[in-house]
This record gives sequence, structure tokens and C-alpha cells, in this order.
Amino acid sequence: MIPERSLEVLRAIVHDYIETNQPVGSKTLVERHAFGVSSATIRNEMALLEEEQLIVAPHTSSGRVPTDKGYRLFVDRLGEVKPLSIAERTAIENFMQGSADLDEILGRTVRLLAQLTNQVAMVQYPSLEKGHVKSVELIKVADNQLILLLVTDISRVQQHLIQFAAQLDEDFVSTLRAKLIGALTGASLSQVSAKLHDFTSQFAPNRETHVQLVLDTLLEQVDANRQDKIILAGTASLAKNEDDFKGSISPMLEAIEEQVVLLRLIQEMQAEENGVALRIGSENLLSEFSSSSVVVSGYEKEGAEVAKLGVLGPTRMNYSANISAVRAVARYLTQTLGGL
Amino acid sequence: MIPERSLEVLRAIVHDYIETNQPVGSKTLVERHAFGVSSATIRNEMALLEEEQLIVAPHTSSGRVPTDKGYRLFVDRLGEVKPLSIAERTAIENFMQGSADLDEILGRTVRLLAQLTNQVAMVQYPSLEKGHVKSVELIKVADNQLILLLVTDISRVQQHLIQFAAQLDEDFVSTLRAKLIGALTGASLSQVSAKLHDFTSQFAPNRETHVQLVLDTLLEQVDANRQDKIILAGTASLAKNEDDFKGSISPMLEAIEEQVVLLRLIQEMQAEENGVALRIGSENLLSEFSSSSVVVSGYEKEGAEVAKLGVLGPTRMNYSANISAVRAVARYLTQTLGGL
DNA sequence: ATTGGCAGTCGTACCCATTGAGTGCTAACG
DNA sequence: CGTTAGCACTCAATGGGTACGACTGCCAAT
Repeated sequence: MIPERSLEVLRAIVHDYIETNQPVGSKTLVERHAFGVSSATIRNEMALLEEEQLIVAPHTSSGRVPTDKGYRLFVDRLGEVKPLSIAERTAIENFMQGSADLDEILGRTVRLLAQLTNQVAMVQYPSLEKGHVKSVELIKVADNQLILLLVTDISRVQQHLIQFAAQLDEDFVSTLRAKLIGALTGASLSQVSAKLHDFTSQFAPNRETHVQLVLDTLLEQVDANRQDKIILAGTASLAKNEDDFKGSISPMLEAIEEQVVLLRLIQEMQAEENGVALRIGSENLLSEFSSSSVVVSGYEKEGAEVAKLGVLGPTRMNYSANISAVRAVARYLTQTLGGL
Repeated sequence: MIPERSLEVLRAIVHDYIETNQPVGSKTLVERHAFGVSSATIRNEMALLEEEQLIVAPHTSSGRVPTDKGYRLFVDRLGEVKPLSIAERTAIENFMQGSADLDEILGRTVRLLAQLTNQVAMVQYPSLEKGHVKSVELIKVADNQLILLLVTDISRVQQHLIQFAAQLDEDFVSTLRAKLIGALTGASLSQVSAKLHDFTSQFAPNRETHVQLVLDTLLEQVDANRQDKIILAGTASLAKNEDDFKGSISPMLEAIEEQVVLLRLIQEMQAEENGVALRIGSENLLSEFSSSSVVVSGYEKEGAEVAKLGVLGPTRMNYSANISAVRAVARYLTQTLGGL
């Protein structure tokens, strides 16, 4: 429905605007891009694009700026995304090398992504919902304190301190430990609750409150895997691009600090055909992010998507470069996790 | 050497400037504070203060603004710091209640401090240098993978995944585990290295590389306790007070993200008589923080200082309120940790 | 459909005069 | 000798006025 040349003009406008941060006018446009036509023709095209609400003029006598809708059309019809440069690829590989620990891998990943894109980078911790229990450990650290460890197959160990009213004897702890291991090893996290259904009855009545306390803590740990965590890097780039955002950046910083908000935001984003999900400006329902865009992609472990990563920046961002960076980093992370 | 009335004037200037964010002139000063003298006298005093470089006039025909040196004298001669309001005290107590896990306690603490002061709050994780080993655990999670756990007496468990080239048999793992526990339980972290000196020789030569790998990882974990970690909250307030800082806030955000810089910064601050350490503006040697002030205080566990916490904000901050907030929160944290 | 030309709009930059807050200085006062 | 009133002076901020220039939209010609 929208003719090819109009699209071409839109592409050029987005491109120039991203580069110069100035509203772009018809004259400079024909100078920089070798359209075969004069500025007057471009003016007509631009009037059309404005009617379609794809671009807008900040004031009467100025050039045009893409609207959110304009950016959206731009990325949807982007065609090819620019592949990463060789320098970038080697940078990625060097960055990821020699990490064994999950925390370290994710930490490196998020810094890498921030560096590649010059935007705020976010990496969500893997959801363990689909994980399995590898082992459970009880470690006595004081007469009345245990540390409960839950080891799952996504290279992560959770720990929690349990405080008891009374002293604990070694025998009780070790039988409890053995029975827990027996009952849970290999179970998927979603099964844990069911598997423990009648667990307490194995113990003498006077032990029951202690056992129950441990079970409660354990279930809490399992539950904690559902509300995941997110790590960030590159928040300084918000300040650097400050005038790209309407208003102050401080509500954005606040929202970012509230992990819950961010998590909900990226949770509800569903990937499109090219593997990444994209929200542009007002497509983000939260008002704090109405002049920001978010690019996210899922990453996988053992063939299943376990969490997401992505970047957050002004709507005036380099979509092509950022999309390919997010995609590449997600792929490398998937690959790195596969090697564990 | 500096007469009392001059000090009084300096106090008034700092007070008004913090409140209004405007250079303060002699006339408005006598209006707001009931000195017994006229504005001309105050002008003479101000000329004196300026000669001492305690205040400065941004331009010829404007009021005065405190210099870093002025702020310094102000806080040194502050006399009493304003005690917290009852509302603030109950807020603190509510905030701290019902936390058992160290991570959670520190997380709450840092958010509390940010909220009380409206500044960037920082809490350093306890240094475990003076801690003791409570237990060591080896958990087999796959044929060729172990998780090493180091449990210390500061309610923190460290974990690290170890990957082996060959398969491991249960017997080897459990004897290694038993010997490690035997050798290290109760040892202080600084002794660990020495205690393991001749450890490898207990094993058959073909096991040595495996044992060594575990020991290396263990020592790495012990070492990791020296380079501590810091958590932050309230970075949004940087943006909110943006114009209080010269230049952009983005280098500050960068420095904050580089934990190393922050750690060095607060590490080298030594507490003064009132229990808090204070760096004002250019007293911070790092140029990024030349228009910021930092207030820190140590907090204790079992009578010994284990780490620091504090706030970071513009030199134009409410020193009195922030000092007392930092002091109070440090005390409450010490108290909370004592209950573990 | 494209183009050159042209009137019209509006933001930006610049100059200039005015205003007002605040200073330093001096001379008078108790 | 400290304090004070008065006064001349400085300089940032403000607002009006004008010129400039980068655009656009429209129209008539190609």
C-alpha cells in the first residue's frame, strides 16, 4: 500500500536523523542520498508520510523527525540487519572466554552488550522453572543453625540460612539430609511440592516442626526461581544520551532500579520472526519508557529458552546495529551455556 | 583564630544555600537570620570569609557560595548533628525487621539509606578477611563436575563450579571432602593458604592434578573475599540533582558502575572522631567526584569493623541530616548483624 | 508525475537597553 | 574601633527588536 519510493525516503530520514540528531529537511536529504529526483518531489513524498503519521515536523519551519510509528515501519521493513564486523565478533569471543561460573558469564555478557551497543544492557537470570534438582545439602553451621543448599542443573546453587529454636543433633540432620536427597534428586522443580507431600510423616512427631521448617524454606527457594533477577550495565549511557529522552532521566533510573518493572516489561515482549522482540516508544505501556525503545532476545539452555537479554535506549537508536548485537550476544550466550 | 560571629555567618550561608540553591547575599541573610547587626556589617564579615577562601562569589554582583573548604569548616565545627526524627527511627526499624539472609539485610539497608537521604547509597559487603571457615563442601553434580562450597561464619556461602577433564569417583570425592573439612574447619581465612601447604602430598600421584585444581579454586574463593563487593541504591537521585554537579553525570555513573573505583574511594576514608568519614568535593582525588561529597561509616560484626556504608551526593548536600542518617543506619545494621 | 519558483512561517542568533541584586568603599556615628 | 548608612559600580538576567536562514506548501509550467 505504501509505495517503495516513500519507504526509501522514510529509510533515509531515519538514517540521517539517527546520525545527526537534527530534524531532516527535503533539501539536505536529496544532497546526501542520490535520489533521482528534486527536493520538491521529496517534499511531496514527505507530506504523504506525514499524513500517514510516520514522520512529524517539530515546528512549522523545520525538517521532519520519525514518529514511533515511523520507526516501527522502518524496522519491520528493514530487510537485512547489518552483520557484525569482524572486530566485533572477535571482541565477543575474547570477552566470553574463560568463564566457568554462571554469575561471571552473565556479568561479562551484560558488560559486553553494553559496550557493543552503547546502551543500557540487561540480562535476565535463567529461570529455573524447567530445571531439575541435582542435590540438596544441609550444612550445620551452629548448634541451632543449618544452611540449606539447593543445587539445580542450571549451574546455580541457592542457599538459605535456617534458624531453629532448639539444638539439633547430627543424626537428625544427616537422616533428614539423606531422605531429602532420596526424595528429590532428579525431580523437576515443578514436582518438588508434590514429592514432599507426605514427607513429614516419616519422622517422629517431636521432630515435625523442625522438618516442616526445612521444607518451608526449601519450597520458598524453589518458588524464588520463578521471580527472577536481572543484571544491568551501561546505565551511564542514559545520561550520555540524555536529551534524546523527553523530560528527566531520573524516573527511568528509578524504574530500572525497580527490577520488578523491568522484568514485567521484558517478560511480556514476544519475539517476532527474526528472533528478537522490539518495543518502540509509546508501544511501551509504561510512561517512563515512552521515549525509549527496548530490544530483547531469548537465550537458550539445552534447546529451551531459559531467559531473555536485551538493551534499552532512546527511540532514536541505531536499530539495525542493536538488533544484530542483541541477536549475536544471545547466540553466543546460548553457545557458552551449552558448553557447561 | 576565626571569631565566633564569622562562623555564625558561615553557618547561615551554608544553611541558606543548601536550602535555596541560590548564592546568598548580605541583605537576604540578615532578613532570614536575626543577627543583631546590619547588612553592611555582614558584608564586612563576608569579605573576611572570602579572604579565607571559605566562600566565593560566582560573579562580581552576586551573593556568595561556600567553597569546599567552607563546607569542611562548617562540618568540623558543626557541633551537634541533628538527631533523627521519631518517624525516621520507626521507618528504620520497620525496614530492618524480618530479614534473616545477609543478602536481604544488606539489600534492605542500602535502599533504606537511599530513601532516608535522597542520595546514592552504598553498602559494602562484609570483608571476610577476619572470618573463619565453618565448613567446606564438595558436591558432585555430574560425572566430571564438582561444586565447591565455602561456608564462613559471616553468614555467607560462596560457591564455585569446578570442571574436570576426567571422571571422578565417589570415594575420591568423599575422602577429599573429609580431609578438607578436617584441615580447615575453624581456621581463619588468612590461615587457609598455610594450612594447605602440604595438602596434596596426602594423595596418590595420579590424583594430584585433581586435588590441585580444587585447592586452587578454594584459594581463589578465599582471595575473592579481599576484593569485596558493593551494592548501590538511589542512583536516580544523581539525575534529580543533576545541575548541582559540574559537567555531566555520566562519568559519575560510569565510575559508580566500576565498583573498583568506589571501593578504593571508600576504603581510603578514615573515620573522624564522630564515627563517620567525610570527603568534600575536591578532597576526593578522583576528578569524577570533584563536585560530590561522600559520607561513610563503618559497621561492625562481633565488635570488629567488617565493612563500610555511606552515601554519595553533591557537595551542596544536607551534611547534618546525612551524617546522622549514615551513623544511625550503620548502628542499626551492626545491631541486626549481631542478632545472627 | 515532476519541477522550479516563491511567499510564508517560525526558530535561532544577535544586539541593545533596562533592571535589580549585590558588592566595596567611604565617611559619619556612638 | 566596630558599626552603619549611603552611594557608585559591576554584571547576570531579562525582554524587545531585527535580521537570518532553514524549512514548508502551493502553484503554474514542463
